[in-house]
Parts: sequence; C-alpha cells; structure tokens
Amino acid sequence: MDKLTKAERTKQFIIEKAAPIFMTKGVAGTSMSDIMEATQLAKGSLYVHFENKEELSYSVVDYNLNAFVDRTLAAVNTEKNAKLKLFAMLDFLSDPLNPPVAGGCPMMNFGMEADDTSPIIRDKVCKIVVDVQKFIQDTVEEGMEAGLFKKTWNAAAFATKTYAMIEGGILISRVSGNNDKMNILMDMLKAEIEEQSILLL
Amino acid sequence: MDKLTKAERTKQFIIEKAAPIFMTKGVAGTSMSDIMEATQLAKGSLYVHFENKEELSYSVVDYNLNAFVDRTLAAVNTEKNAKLKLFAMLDFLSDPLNPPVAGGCPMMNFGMEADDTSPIIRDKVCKIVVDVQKFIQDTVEEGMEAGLFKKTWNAAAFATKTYAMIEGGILISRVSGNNDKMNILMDMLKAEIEEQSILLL
DNA sequence: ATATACAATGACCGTACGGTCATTTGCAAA
DNA sequence: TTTGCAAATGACCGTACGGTCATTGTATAT
Repeated sequence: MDKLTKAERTKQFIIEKAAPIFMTKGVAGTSMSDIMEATQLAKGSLYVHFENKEELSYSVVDYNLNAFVDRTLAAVNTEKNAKLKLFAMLDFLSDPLNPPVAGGCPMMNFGMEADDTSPIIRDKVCKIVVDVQKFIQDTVEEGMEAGLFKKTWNAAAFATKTYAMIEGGILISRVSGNNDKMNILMDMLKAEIEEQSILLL
Repeated sequence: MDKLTKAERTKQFIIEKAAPIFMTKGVAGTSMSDIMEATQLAKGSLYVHFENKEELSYSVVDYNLNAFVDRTLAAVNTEKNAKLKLFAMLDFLSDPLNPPVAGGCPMMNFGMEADDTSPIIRDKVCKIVVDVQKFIQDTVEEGMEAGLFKKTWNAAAFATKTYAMIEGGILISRVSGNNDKMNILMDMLKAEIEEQSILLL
C-alpha cells in the first residue's frame, strides 16, 4: 500500500533520476533535456512538479546531501560504541571513487559550485557541513563519557580536523583516480583515535 | 619595450580577464558573452586567439593553477628556513575568503567540476595537487636535513595531511563565510610542526 | 613611407536552452 | 461505471548559446 500520491511519487522519481546527473555535470552543466532523457518524461511533465530548473536543483541538492548523511549514519549506527562508530565512519568514507552518493561528495561538488553563485545552495551545504562535524564531535564526547577516550581530548578540534581531512582526501582521490592518499589519511586519523583511547586491561 | 607580440599580449589579456569569471561561475556556467563583456572585445576577437570555449577554459585553468602556486611560493620563499617556510605557507593560505586567486582554490573548483566530465582538466589539477604535496614534503625533508625537525617525522604523510586539511578548511570557510575553523586547522598543523621541531638551546 | 600580414570586428548562423500551455490521458473517488 | 480532476504530453516560443567569416583596422617588417 503506497501512501504517496501519484504526484508525490513522480516528483520523488524525478529527483532520484536527476540526482546523479546534477552530481556529475553540476547544476549549470545539467539541462532539462538531460532530466527528460533520464526520466523518460516529457518536458511539460517536469514543469508540473517543479516551477523551474532552479527549484529542481534545490530539491536535488537536498536529496543528495540527505542521502549522503543518511547512508553514512546507517553504516555507523550499526556499531555499538563511539570508537567503533568513528572507525566505521572512516571505513565507510575511505573509497571516494565509490562514494555513498554517485558522483562524489555533494558538499564539495555543490559547495564549490555555489559558494559564489547561489547563497541558497551554499547555505544548504553549510548546514550539513556543520552537522557532520557536530556528529563527529558528539560521538567523541559520547566516547569520553563512556570512558573509551581520554577526557582531555579536544573533541571539536578533532571533529573539524577529521572532516577537513576526509574532504581533502576526497579531492585527492577523485582527481588522481586512486585511493592511496585517502587510505594514508584514514590511517592517520585511526592512529590518532587510538592515541586518545583508554586501553581496557 | 614589450617583447610580446600583439597577439600574445591580447591572448594573455583575455586569459587574465577570464580567469576570475571561470573561477566563480565555473566552466559550464561561463559563457563567451561573459568574456566579451569582461574584455570589451568582440566575439570574433576571442576566436582569433582561441579555437573554442573549451580551449580557452584549458588556458584559464592553467593560468589559475599556476597563479595559485606562484603566489604561494612567492610568499613562502622569502623565508630562510624550512620551518619558517611551512609557517608562512599556512599563514598565506589561512584566509580562504581572500584567496591567492580570486574565486577560491582552483584545484578544488576545477577539480570538482572536471572529475567526471573533463579528463584533461582533471589531469591538469591532479598534477598541481601532486606538486603541492611534493613541495610540502620536500620542505619538511629540507628541515630534517638542516637539523630543524626530527628525522623520524614522516614527511610524505604530513604533506598529504597538511594538503588535505588546507583543502578541507577552504571548503568549510567558503560555504560558511568565515575562517574560524580554518584558523583552528592551521593552529593544529603549526602545533604538529612544533612537536616535530628540535629546540635549539 | 609603404606594403603586407594579421588582429579586430559584428552581423550572422544553426542549435539547444529554459519555459509555456492547450490538449489528452488516466487514476481514483463517488 | 461514471465522472471529475490532476497528471502527462509535446508542439511551440523567445532567447542566448557557441561559433563563423567577409570586411575593416592596424601593428610591424621592409
């Protein structure tokens, strides 16, 4: 039993088909004809569900950002403590050539395209960038309270450092076409987590 | 006495005027009309010096990448030892809202746009990404040989980590519109350099 | 000073873009 | 089963795009 109306289903269908296209070609580089081809819908149908290309792009940006976060959280929340969660996150993001969302990291892709052209998209990206760092920080603090990590650890600083290294690693991986440097980066972060871990004897 | 021919001067003029436009609007988002307006040249003039928009974009990408590197090296090479050079580099790059090249970091801007659409641009970016990491590694090793840094320091790993943190910090700064997190990142890198420094008594 | 090669021009071309709308189709409530 | 309404259609619109070229202007070599 599908609770969504036809319109809602079609709208979601368009967004899902458009998502990887906007990710690979960018907002400016994607045409409505591209979306027609991907959805096999007539041009008019697209405009039944979206006022214009800009509005569609907003929905697609939201979808990609949320999908990235949701899939990452899903991979992380199967783990049962903070340390395992952090390791699971690093492992989940350690292959930027096969990213959680097709086309790369939506924060970097859309953030770099929008930073000087679209305040609306920039703000959407910024919010997620903040949230991801907050999640890492919260997880570290959760581990500190559970006695897994040293209480002296600067959770906020580590969160920002981790986030920056992941994004930087994604950039390196995607322009070089291999994950060697990304693996080195993830190993360094894991070593840092180990350094801050309290060993249970 | 200008040694460049008229053609060479005009070509360079077009590239320089086009550079910040491609940086802010992207390759796909920039039109030849944008370049006409910026240069005040007729459309035909642009095609005297460039076969098409694609070829112009290659020249502009090269120009932005080289300008970024040249300006960074210029700021760094005034310093007289490896440690000061590393600090100078971090300081020079610590304000992504006023970057060395207008519009942000050309590696991230063009790298993210091109990674799935233009192997030629992607390769240009990749080469510079490698070079920058190599420069950091070389500088660290220079410092090790000069007795400034501990010989046990992993220069290659630190270079990759530094590069990734800089790029990640640029992303955070440019979508958030402030440099707070960037400053935290640069402080962490400086602290790490201090940790690996040999104190001269 | 002159000749010549080449830079600069802008009207022009075909195409593909974002977007519209009268009409047709098909689902779902009565 | 009928009916009403929203979804889907695709021909169509004006515009802006990348790109061309015969003509004009001008810097440079002789």
